[in-house]
Amino acid sequence: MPVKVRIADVAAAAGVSTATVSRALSSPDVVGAETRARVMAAVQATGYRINAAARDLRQQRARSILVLAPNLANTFFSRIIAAVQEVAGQAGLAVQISDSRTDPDLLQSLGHNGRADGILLLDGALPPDLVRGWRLPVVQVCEWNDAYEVPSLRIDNAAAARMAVAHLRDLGHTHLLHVAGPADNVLGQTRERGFVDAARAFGLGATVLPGDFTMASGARSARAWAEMPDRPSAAFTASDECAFGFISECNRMGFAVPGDVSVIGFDDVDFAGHFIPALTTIHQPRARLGRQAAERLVSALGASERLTHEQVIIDPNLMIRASTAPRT
Amino acid sequence: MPVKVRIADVAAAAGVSTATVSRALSSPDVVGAETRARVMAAVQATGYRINAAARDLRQQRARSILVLAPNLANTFFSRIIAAVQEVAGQAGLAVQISDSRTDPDLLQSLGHNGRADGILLLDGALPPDLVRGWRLPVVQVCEWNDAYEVPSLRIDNAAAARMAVAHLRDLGHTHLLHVAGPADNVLGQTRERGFVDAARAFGLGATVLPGDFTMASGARSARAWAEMPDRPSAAFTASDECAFGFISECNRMGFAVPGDVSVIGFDDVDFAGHFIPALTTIHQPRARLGRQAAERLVSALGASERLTHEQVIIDPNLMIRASTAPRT
DNA sequence: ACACATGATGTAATCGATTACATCACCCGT
DNA sequence: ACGGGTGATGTAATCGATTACATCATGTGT
Repeated sequence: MPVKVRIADVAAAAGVSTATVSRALSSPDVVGAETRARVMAAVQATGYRINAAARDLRQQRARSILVLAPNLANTFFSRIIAAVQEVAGQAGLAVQISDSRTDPDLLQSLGHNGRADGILLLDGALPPDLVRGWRLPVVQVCEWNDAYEVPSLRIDNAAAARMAVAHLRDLGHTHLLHVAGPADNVLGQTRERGFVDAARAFGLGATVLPGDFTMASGARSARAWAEMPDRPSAAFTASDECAFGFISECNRMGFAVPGDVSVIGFDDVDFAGHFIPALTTIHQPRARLGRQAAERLVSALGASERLTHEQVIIDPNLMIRASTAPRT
Repeated sequence: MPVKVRIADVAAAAGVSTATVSRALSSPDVVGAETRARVMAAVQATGYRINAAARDLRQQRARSILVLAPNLANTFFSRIIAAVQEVAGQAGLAVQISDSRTDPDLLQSLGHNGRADGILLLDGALPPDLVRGWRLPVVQVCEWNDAYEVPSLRIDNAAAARMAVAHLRDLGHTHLLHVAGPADNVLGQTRERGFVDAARAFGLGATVLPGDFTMASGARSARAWAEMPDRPSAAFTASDECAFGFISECNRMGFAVPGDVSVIGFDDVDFAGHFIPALTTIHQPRARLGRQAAERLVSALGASERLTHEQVIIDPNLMIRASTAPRT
């Protein structure tokens, strides 16, 4: 078998033109059955594989999508990305990944260099002009930004915060703590506002400490909590990671969770149910989000169907486990 | 600004040929200074972006690498992949990801369809003929397979197991348990063998339970451990995930870690230090592994330097935390 | 003055697949 | 029998960038 087999080699082996080979592969119904059989036999015999660059150039399509996330090392993204790759792979699309914060030139080039046909955007903090300048289909997952005017999928973060607050109220807690996400992050802001509004609506005391989703900010907040003269008896953190840090630090300081303080996280990452105590948390259906987002993008790329700006808001789900208990 | 700017448009604006524009961009030293300035001004004025498919087709290069991992949802891979993307992105390479287990046709096409210039392989379980048939530079990370005859980077898994066993021996434990990884996985096999050999060398009792790296197999093993008439006082699991499952299940059954059983994991995933108890574990420098692997691949792609089959084996590092204690 | 080397630039072929348009064969309806 | 329609296939242009080879201008050495 030669190193590189071209469509012309297949055509020669089948005794037809290259156009017929191309058609036999892409539109088999317009090629006669006998001719088609000869072509397929030649493809097998030669081991032909299409040259992607040649096809992409001619068709003006990349057959590839790009996933842009702010910090690919964040384990939160794994399941989303895996689900995206599964759906896109099945649709014959290659999946590229890139950190959304580190290559301004790449971001500027998108839509102009033929590198990707569509974008799955996991970052709501990019400049709107930039995103709108892409002229590619864009679908957002989890984080969103209305200024982009693109569709997005997420859970109802405000309702989720309300659920957390309601759960703690039902357990008899009257003074609650919230460890916030980053102040400039739409998720952090929404979860905080949801918390504050619900606490007010339920007539509960509410204290907010700044945070940034990380374990370190969780640990820091636990130390601040321990110093409070009138400590809240329950905490709702803006992420599971933050909750792990909070709980771990309480443990180190000799406080018990949920005995001294109940804790609710946000995300339901893989380890949450196996943490000690098993973490009560807001479940984020990451695989489902990734799958649906990818399906939307694939659909837009495949059928020339225009993407609407529809915002899909999924009802939240509170996983009640062992990190929350009645107020003592 | 027109929707699509070609190199011919830049050439017209600069009053030179397309060849000169191409040269000004790729080999500026062979173009006169004045001409070069005119070209760069025209590039700026037109907003020109190179067409990737056209360039790739002409140059017979994809400017892209592919990361193949068995289960992209596994959080263990996040830091590796992020580091790979950082290095490759800086070298101007796009990074594609794909699950290594689900698309046989993709795997068969690699090296024949111009989709990627090189492969970072995180799976040692693919058929050797397949891998050797790619005719692309391949670098393995973590998992390896000597039959592929490609370079790899990993920590010394056998030495790591020995360190774990030595640590437990130093704490006075005389009967140890190992929860193994998958029986058909090179990592699982090597860690198990390292464990068994070290226990024998140190004259310690050694019990091995089958596992598969997962939290579920850890929990199952904890239940089996609890039923043992002569329970080992310490356990070494083939992954952190497995350790979390083991510890969590012990906790549920009312056993204390490390009071009733010391536990050592393998990986040092992000949450390990914040688990309760903070997990003693073998550290895997995932970002470093990903970075170095990517650098090797980038180097092979950039300078036409041939990849050697060198196996880089990194010394292991035991992170001693709170999940191990002297035998009581 | 002439020959040679070097730097700069242009022309046109090349990469490999797709597809617009033309051509042919065959069938059906009038 | 003739005309029109349809299915099948071929030719050659197209996609956009790169680069081999040719050409020209200039400088240096003999």
